[in-house]
Amino acid sequence: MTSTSGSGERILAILDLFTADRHEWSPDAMMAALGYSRPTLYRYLKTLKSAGYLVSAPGDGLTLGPRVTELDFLMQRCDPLIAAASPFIKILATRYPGVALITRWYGSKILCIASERSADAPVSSYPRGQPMPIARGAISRVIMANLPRRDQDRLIDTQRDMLAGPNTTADALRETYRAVRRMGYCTAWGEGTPGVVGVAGPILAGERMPIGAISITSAAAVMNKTRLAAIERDIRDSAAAISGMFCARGSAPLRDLSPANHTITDQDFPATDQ
Amino acid sequence: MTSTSGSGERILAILDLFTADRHEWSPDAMMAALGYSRPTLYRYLKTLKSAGYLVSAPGDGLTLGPRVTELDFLMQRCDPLIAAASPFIKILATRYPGVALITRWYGSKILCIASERSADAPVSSYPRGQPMPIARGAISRVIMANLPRRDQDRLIDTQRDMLAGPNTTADALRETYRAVRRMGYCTAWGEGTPGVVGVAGPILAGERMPIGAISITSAAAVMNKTRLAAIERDIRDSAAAISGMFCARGSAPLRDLSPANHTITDQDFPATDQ
DNA sequence: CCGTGAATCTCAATTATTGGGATTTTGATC
DNA sequence: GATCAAAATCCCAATAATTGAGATTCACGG
Repeated sequence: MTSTSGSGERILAILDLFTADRHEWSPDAMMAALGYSRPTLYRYLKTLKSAGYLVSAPGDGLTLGPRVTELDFLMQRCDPLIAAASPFIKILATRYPGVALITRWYGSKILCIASERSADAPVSSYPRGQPMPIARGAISRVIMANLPRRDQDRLIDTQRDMLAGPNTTADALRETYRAVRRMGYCTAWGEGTPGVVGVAGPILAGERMPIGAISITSAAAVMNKTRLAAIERDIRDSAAAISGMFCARGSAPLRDLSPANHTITDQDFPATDQ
Repeated sequence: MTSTSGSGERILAILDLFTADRHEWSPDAMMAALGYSRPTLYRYLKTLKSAGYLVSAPGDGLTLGPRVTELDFLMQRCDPLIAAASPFIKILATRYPGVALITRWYGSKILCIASERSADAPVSSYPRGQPMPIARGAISRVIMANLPRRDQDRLIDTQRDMLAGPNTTADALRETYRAVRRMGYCTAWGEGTPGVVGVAGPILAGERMPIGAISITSAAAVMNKTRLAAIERDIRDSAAAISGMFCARGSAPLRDLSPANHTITDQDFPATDQ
């Protein structure tokens, strides 16, 4: 953290100005916000504009530019996490009613990277790119549970009221996380959205190195014990299999998710939705 | 072009390494490709990784990271071009069979920014982010036609065989462009994809400042004279209306595209597809 | 035509960046 | 656990590149 590439960070800081609340900035506002001198700022802007990261907006403002879109498109087709996990959420969405997500853990946030909706899923929309805070919920918990102690404690300290209700002690939280980590998955009933049950499994790039999660969210109304157990097993196995692709030493010997290994069919479940 | 913010450009150059052909780079390969010293490269990488623009891939490589996705998501909800043009492609897709696109002109490329598919459109997929070279086609032509002479000539020079068949002279091209510019739209039969007809209109941020295009692509089989004329008028009017939002001085007094102004209904057209 | 504000240029001072080489960290193997 | 090679980081002096005040030019609208 001692070494810096200051100038580069100062340029990237310009992009950080753009948020959901403020998506258009004038050069003067930037100068005020960042404290750069006028020539310097304009130099930076020239760089960013000519590379396509920024474009002029109708007024005298600037907005994010097409290079961002281009890079994301590229990434979508190359992200190893998508490549590894995408077949799994496809299967999950086929097999169970609901929305299956791949999420990435990044900068104390959770970001939806890809989603797959089963035919009979309600129109819950979690589009690619949607960020979510580490609020409660299954995804949050499998990430938290697998974080190194240091990071876990820091987040418990700073985000306690986000992570749990007022009557949950830090130690109780830690205990929960320990259990989740052992289980290899986590189920949450109606924490994110009421009436919804989510199951998530951690994607690890190594012991205590969660990089994301695979999850499925269903209406609580269509859930029952048998189905939930099947989902939990599938999520756990999927998560472990995907993790295996990220930490060379195949973390655990696990059943794969190919249909042949499961006798579950729609027949096994009671009538579901609508 | 004299002033540079070298260090910033050197950092952004790292992101330029990632292309459709090569989406994973090791630090050593980067050093070789860019000629940076090891400590410098690692400093840059640290910056990019900690900002989320890059992440470690399974091996010892790096790939684009989630910050890219986050920014694109942001942009999608904020891009003034999308905001301005999105209602128009929605209407177009409702009114005519086919795929309506908003594209941006950027760095001698055309980038799809948003698309809308009519219910009866064939499964032509032009997803957000898809880049296309300035090949032939209606979009290409409305952009080229509205470029400043300097840029137009440069592209004609460098991309002649992309832009036209071998038997078309540069002057003939220029003449075509002049006509397209006057018309305010362009129609192309089966140039991009055979059996398909495209109509495009330029989106201008000022005289000779094209920033993108609005277009619709339909199967030639469902096209006829009356319908085409209606599409062309709608495209031209839409393009002009959108342009009006980008160059303050409302470029032209034009009919808007609200349904009330058109007597066209599906009844006006012969039966189309199935 | 001129005036206003935005964008760019000039250029010397100085600061922040650079890179060779040493050092530490990582993570694989025995 | 100990050992080893490769990867990543640190140190620090030299230097080249970045910075910003002020002047200048450009873009536009009245």
